[in-house]
Amino acid sequence: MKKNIPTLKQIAENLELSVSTISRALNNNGSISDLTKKKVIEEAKRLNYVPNIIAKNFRDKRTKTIGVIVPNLMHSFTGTILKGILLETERIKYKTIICETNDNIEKEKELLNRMLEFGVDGILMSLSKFTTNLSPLLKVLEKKPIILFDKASDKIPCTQIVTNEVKGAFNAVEHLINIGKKRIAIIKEKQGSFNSEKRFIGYLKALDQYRYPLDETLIFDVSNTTIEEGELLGEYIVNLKEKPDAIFCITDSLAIGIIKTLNKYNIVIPIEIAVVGFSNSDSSRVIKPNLTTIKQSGYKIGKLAVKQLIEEMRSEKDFFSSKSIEVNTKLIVRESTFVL
Amino acid sequence: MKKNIPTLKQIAENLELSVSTISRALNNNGSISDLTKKKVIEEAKRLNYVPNIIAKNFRDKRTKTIGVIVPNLMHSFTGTILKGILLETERIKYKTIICETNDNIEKEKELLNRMLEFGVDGILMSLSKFTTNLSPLLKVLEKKPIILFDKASDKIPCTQIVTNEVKGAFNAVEHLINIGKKRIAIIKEKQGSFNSEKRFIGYLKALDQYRYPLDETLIFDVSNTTIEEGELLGEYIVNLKEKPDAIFCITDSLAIGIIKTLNKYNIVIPIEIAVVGFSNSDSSRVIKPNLTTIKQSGYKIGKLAVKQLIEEMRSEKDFFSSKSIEVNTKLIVRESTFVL
DNA sequence: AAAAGCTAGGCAAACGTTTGCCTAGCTTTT
DNA sequence: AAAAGCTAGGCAAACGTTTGCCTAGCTTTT
Repeated sequence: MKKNIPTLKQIAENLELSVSTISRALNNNGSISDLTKKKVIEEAKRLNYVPNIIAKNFRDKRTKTIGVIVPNLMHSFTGTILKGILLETERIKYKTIICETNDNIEKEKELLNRMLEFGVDGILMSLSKFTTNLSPLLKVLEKKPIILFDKASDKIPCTQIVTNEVKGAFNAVEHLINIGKKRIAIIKEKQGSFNSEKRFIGYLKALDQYRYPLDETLIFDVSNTTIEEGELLGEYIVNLKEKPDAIFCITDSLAIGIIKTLNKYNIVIPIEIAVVGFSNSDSSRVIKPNLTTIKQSGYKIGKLAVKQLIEEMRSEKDFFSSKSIEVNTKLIVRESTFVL
Repeated sequence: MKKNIPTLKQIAENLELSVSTISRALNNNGSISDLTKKKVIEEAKRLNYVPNIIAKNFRDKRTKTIGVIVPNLMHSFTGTILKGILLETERIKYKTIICETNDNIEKEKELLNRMLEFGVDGILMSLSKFTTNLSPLLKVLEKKPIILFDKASDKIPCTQIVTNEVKGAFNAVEHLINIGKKRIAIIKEKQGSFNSEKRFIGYLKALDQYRYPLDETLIFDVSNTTIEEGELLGEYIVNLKEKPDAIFCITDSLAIGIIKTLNKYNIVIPIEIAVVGFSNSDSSRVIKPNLTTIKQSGYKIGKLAVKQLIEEMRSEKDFFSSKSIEVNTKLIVRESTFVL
């Protein structure tokens, strides 16, 4: 379908004025008489004129677009962050291009370059599970600002907006200590991701601070933080002679899997074994007993990430930075640890 | 930070060739000798040249961008559709701008116009709950193609890609009939949304086909399809003298709420009351008993929507259409209806 | 009344790319 | 040997917008 899309030129011709006058009238800059302004605005409306954003971008040498790269859009915490990002970018009239890596490192690298080609002004990014090769990131960082959020890395010299993982995990374990638990286990990732490692540190810190001895047999590793892996590991745990009396799972999914198995073997939660998760997912209120968990403010992280990015885009400095903003968490106590 | 971003002109000067030759060499069109091509490519690599996508867009008068408008990014079915959309757009090297309306009609209207300003080539859209004023949509449709998905409307003259809601609901109810249930209730939305209405039709159709009498007292309305509303309505239902022996809920959330309340009153599912949901959400496998539900292929819908949009963008015709593509569902039988 | 200042709007260039048309100087055909 | 064809690359325009600089023709100041 061929459309005759109205341009400034068209309006100018209809009104027998110059293109620059039209531009100035519509953008309200330069000295244009009120009468002319009025006529221009009317004619623009009559023609259904919409400024050609592509031309404007071209002239301004920027797209007012930011790129967002996440491993998995459907991960519930990521979803909350995206909501924060969208709300904030929309407020400042920026566009947001979202991509998924599915934790595929090759794809991550490709998307990073694709973002440059797409002409984004900056990038918000949550790293794939095991991003090891940092050079693609560093290369992009020479041209455009990048802010890492949630799944970050201490090794990349750019601003990071993350949950205070250590403190969150600390609070979770402290809570288990407070309700009188003695043998507190942790389930973490085998190949420590950023989040897993930090949460593990929080676990260790809490034990240390409360003079709990570190018991290696209470540290469990899984390769995937899914419900199924939780269930499977649960089978192993219920068969131990010396069971833990509390389990801190680094994700809600793992915790749900564990609870499912404990339920199956009629182990009473939280009396026999208490369970804590991390994330406050939707399902944490569906599982029976309801799951005690750590609530992270994804919304806040998203919003901060955008603000920070805009700031760096406007700055005249280069984009290397070691700034790290940590957002606090909140312990949500539910049935899985609630004892009178 | 001021950057000296390399352009075709720069390469041309360094190599003492014309800009057009550089363009042709890099894009491999026009007749350029292999030697020249090689030199150009080398120099481009040396300068770290990235084509200026903004200029390219400007010249081509298109952005290779599609806009996606959804009510809520975090709704799990929407998430699956978005994944389908992202995978497909990425494959064809298109960008995707995603926005959320939060079921706010004003915002929906604004975003629609924002999309035009953003210069998208086409729009994929899932309607807000109660979009009544169709004129903003029609206005956009005069300029750019729109494809509606999931939350569609029979009243809008554009292509729609939706779940076969009627058939899905029909299968759900048919399944309840097959397991011997006699008093089959439905929980739907008070102010019928597109999906709610269609699912209700499926319910009616199944009753009709199996000669079940229509019992108005078995039709329940809620104003929100949340877990909480399900729980609340559950309280009402368990107190009825004449209870249903099966409940078809038009969403998984409602079904989960119902199950929670039934569990609370120790009503045995599915013997006393069977429950079916719609969507196959994550939580449907977390609730105990696991929920029987209707699986929709969001991935397929997303992919189809993109394909259809691209087709319409390329077409020379106008963008009005009454095409409707329905994607089939699958009944997933779990504990909440499973009887031997 | 001459000079200075102001108001309203025009001219033209620039952003980086692609492409239709052109042509010099070969090579091949008759 | 003249004509035709081909190869490799150049010229210049175009996309729509914004903006620095300019100026005609007023009005105000001295």
